[in-house]
Amino acid sequence: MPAFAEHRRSPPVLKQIRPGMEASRNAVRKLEGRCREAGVKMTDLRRVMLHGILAAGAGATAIGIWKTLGLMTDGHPPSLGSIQRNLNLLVARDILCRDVAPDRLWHYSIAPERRGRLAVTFVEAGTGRKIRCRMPEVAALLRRVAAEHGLAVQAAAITVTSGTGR
Amino acid sequence: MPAFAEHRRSPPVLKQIRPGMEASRNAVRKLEGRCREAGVKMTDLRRVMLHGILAAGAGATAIGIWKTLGLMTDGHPPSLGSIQRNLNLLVARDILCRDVAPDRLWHYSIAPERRGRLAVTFVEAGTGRKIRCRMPEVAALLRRVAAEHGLAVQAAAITVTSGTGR
DNA sequence: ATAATTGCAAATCGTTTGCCCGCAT
DNA sequence: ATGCGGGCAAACGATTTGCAATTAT
Repeated sequence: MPAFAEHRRSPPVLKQIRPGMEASRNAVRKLEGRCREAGVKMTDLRRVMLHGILAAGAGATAIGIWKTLGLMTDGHPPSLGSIQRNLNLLVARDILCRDVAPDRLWHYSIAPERRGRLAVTFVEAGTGRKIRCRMPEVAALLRRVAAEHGLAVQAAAITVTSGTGR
Repeated sequence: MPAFAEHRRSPPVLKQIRPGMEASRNAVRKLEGRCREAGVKMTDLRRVMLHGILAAGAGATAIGIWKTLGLMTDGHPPSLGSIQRNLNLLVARDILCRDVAPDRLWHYSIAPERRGRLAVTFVEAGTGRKIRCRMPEVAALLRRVAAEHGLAVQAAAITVTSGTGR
């Protein structure tokens, strides 16, 4: 048995981080929502990462976030590798954005929220009549599957026929 | 004796590179002048690097320049480490400029030439009378020593007294 | 049972640095 | 004799990736 047994996948400390947690609770909740919309399942690690990202501030580096989490978790931050992996995921899913500074490191920030609703339009086959609807569920799903292919939906036109479909 | 003896400091091949060398001869000459002005002694390696930098084109990476030199020297490019070192030198002396692209690599280009002559002004102590002169030698020296400290001279005012100085 | 997620450690890759040798001053 | 310039290889640091163990579905 190794000197430091007691290995768990997510040490309990990740479930309750202390300093300044209250301050960003709302922001984290909002980000959790965006994650869900983008098809990113929420896990203990990811939730704690969201806290760390907010606490570290806009433009923080991966290691900066990692160190911040080190403070917030009494010296038991998540693995740096896992952080990097999830940062990449969040960037791919448009939750975060990142760019290079003159120091040649990635700098992460919360991506500006997708502005404007997605216009989903029904186009009646034959007549060509257009029916625009507000369908947040459909929009979210389209965005998610598009994001999984690294794409961003701009608009959607669904061709339909009246009646029960043949 | 190692399998590949015949080591020299600068393989003779560096002294005569072939493809497209004519094209950039003038440009290289100009750059050599800027190097001299900046206090960068010209060496075989540096001269061949200037050819490579020009051949590789603006925005090339260090490794791109190195590979380009590999082609220009029949597979015997200068050491990559030396190239990096001299690129740093040329950047510090304002011959080259570099910035980071989204790929997080340095991209090198010829720095825009220092426009406008440096205004060196003599200010007569006591009277405050100003005498502006064109003194390219002084300007070059000032720029060089400033560059050695990572600075760029904008103007120079030399306080003087008339006569033989006391 | 199968797929997803994490920690850990090794691999990557451009860049930097230390050391030694050769040539010039 | 001194010192600068260059080759070479090791060091570095952020990021990526492979693997095995654990958890969720």
